Amino acid sequence: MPKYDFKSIEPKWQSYWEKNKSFKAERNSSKKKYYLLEMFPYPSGKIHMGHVRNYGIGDVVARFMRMKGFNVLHPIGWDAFGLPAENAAIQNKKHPAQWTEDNISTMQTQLRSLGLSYDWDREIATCRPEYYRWSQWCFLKFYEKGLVYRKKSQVNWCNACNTVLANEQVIDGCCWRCDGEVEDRFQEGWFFKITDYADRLLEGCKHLSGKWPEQVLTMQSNWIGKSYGAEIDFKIKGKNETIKVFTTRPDTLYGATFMVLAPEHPLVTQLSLGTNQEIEVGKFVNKVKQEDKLERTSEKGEKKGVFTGAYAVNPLTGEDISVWSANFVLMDYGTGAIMSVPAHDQRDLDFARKYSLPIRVVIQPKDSPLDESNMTEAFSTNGIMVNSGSFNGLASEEAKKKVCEHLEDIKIGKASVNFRLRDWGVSRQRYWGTPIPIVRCDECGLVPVPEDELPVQLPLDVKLGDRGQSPLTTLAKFYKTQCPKCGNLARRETDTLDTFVCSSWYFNRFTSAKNNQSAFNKDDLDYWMPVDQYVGGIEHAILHLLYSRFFHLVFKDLGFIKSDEPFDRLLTQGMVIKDGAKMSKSKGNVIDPDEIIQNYGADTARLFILFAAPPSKDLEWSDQGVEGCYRFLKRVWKIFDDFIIDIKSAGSITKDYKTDSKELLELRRVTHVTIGRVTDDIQIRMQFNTAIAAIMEFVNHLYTFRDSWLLLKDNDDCSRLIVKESFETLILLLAPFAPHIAEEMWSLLGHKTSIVQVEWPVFNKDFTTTEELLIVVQLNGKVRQRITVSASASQEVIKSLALNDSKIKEQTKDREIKKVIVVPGKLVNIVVK
RNA sequence: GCCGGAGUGGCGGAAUUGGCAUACGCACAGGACUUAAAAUCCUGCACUCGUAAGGGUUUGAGGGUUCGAGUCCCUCCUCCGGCACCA
Repeated sequence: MPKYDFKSIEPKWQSYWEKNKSFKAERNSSKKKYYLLEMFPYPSGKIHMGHVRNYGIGDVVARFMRMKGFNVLHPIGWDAFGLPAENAAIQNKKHPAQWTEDNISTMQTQLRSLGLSYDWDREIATCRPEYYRWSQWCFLKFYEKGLVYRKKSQVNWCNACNTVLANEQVIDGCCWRCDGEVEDRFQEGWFFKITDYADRLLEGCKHLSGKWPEQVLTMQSNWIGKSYGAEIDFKIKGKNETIKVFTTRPDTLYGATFMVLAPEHPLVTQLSLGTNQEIEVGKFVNKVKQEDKLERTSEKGEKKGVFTGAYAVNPLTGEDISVWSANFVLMDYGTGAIMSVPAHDQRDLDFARKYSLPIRVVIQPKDSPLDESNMTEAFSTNGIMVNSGSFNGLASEEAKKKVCEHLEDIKIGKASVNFRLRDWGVSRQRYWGTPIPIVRCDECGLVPVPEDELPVQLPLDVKLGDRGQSPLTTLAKFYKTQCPKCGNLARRETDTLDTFVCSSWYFNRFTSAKNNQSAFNKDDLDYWMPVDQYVGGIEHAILHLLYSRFFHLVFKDLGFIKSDEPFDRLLTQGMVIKDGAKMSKSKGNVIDPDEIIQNYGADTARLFILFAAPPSKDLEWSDQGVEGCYRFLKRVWKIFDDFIIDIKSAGSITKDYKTDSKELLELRRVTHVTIGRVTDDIQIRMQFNTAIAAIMEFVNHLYTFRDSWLLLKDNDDCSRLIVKESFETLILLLAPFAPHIAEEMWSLLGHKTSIVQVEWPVFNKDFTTTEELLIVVQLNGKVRQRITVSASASQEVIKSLALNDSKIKEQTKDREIKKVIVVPGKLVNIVVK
């Protein structure tokens, strides 16, 4: 037999799978489905190691579940709209569509060369009209449901990208994609009402616990940011206005000794008009406007404020309290106004000290009473109410509810919840995206494009501005249109949709990818959805995963879909690291997957990336580690070669084959122990590194076995059957990880069908038991001896064997035995004094 | 500050239910084969005392529960991630 030649084996099986459509998925209600999905790639140019890891992990599960008898859907597509295509186009004078399609074809070839088991017939690309037509349709459905609106608001503007960003796309004040600084702009745009779903999205997090990584659920919960409290109206003295505040501490209302408004709050200027503070306030507001947003919102920033000249009335004490404006109050959280309780909030205390404002304690801790005159730290935990009228003596936790009830009775406030989550801005001022299917008519206003006129085609014969300005705004052929309602001349919307809209529903499209009648077919959705296992990077913990969950809930409300969540289980894989940093072109620490495939083969590449670390942890690249995996596959090939003649001469496996040979019994035991370990590791634990380690141990055992096999005299049919079973098991266990070598060995054994649908080995517990057991003997919990006992020995027998062991006798002879614990099948612990 | 995750040999990591800590791999050292090298195979490899047999110590630190703790509980430290002048 020739040596292990991956260069001929791998392409051979890849074309076999393709020709035979080995991974084609079809709806079949008599078979249990399994939908495995990895986050679809952006066609950026070439595959990188992160992709290999992402798709390698997914492919193990897909191949395993197929062998387990499931009807597996494992599709692939391209998240193909987006800025890099435009930027590359400007640099290379190549059209974004051309650039994108070229990259797709390069990356398709690369994915194929990895031997990934995709149903290529379902391939999609979000930039093609047959896909974005349905993205537009989704937009219209949202619009009908009242979940889409336009507003003029403060938006995040990335100068480098020349477009607006959603809040979720701003990371530490910078653009998520280009890292450029983000500035505020006041601009009109389209929004999705994701805030309507804040509660359900948060509630869903609870149900996903245990199925999604806690880290992701925490991040989403933090992002949604629900807080419980009250809304309270404060009357302005001498005017007909009220200021509404949100507070999480209604119990401290008696201690509210002043109020603070955000500088952007419309009442600030209004209140100061005509007072002697008017000029000061104007100066202050202008100054804050000019301040850098990052600096202003950082905790280190100095707390600065100005008195507005107005007073409000504390609704419970009836006292006049001064109204201020300060830089630390934010317009876009709560109501943009706060009541200040300096005794029980650190910022308020700092502010009160700085501007000599009154402080009143209304909650006392149990032990050491607070003194307003010298407190430096606000008391912000629970205690007993004081100085609070009829609420005195109540526990503050309890008082929260009571105060809210009281406020409601006197109609100046109510219990309320507040979210940090803002609506999702989906307008982008760029070209390479899904056109928003809306027409603006002078007569009729905003008019949605009728469904039967979709898609609104993105024109391809355009010239891009050199700073990325969208050509759509000046392309009359595009924007000039007729109003669908009145037929008059009208203007098309020239903003495009955020690419995250395209990726928020693509997993539904995969269930009937080629359907040109509708976005998705109900029977297909009902059968395939939800995705059983989703695999992708943690960088989408908030963005893509939150948006997709939102879309799914809307689809549910629209009656399209039954499930509450799109992704039942989520696995977030770690990054691929080299020399301590994430692989990236700028750091120059990139390993090209093609090179690894060229030198070692796809099987080695896959094996290494699955073996080097558990899937969710970061993985440190190691050239020597790759060598090690290659060495392992060569060892597999070699031992297989050593046995192939014996295996092929064995008959077919029957149920009742027996042997008395110790070595063969041990071989069969190791075989079945390995089946158990590998099955659990893939199916339950998703821990592929230990699955591979178990297979390596199995192979090491086969090498040990080989020595005794050569000496074994009774090399009969039954013996060969056991050997055959072991090797066939090895091949099948290896198949999800290293599919090419597995197919090759499988066919060398004479099998005529591909390994793809062969049944996964069945674990038989009876074969894993032995006649003798190794029992550890401990003295006071420390291992002192190991003894072998018969598997059928009673606890009493084991105990006496342990106590009568010569070494144990020696060590216990002068000591009093206080207790003996026998753990069946494991150990004996002798407690001595 | 709040929330989440983690801390085990020289390195990546294992220990699934409280029961032999360090599986598997890498690196390293010695040996076999070879004119030589590569490849391959064999042996060793947590630390420490010891020629050895054997002993002692060790899972970030310190306590606790238990016959027995990497695993459970308490206090603390460090690192990673998220949120945060969030009212």
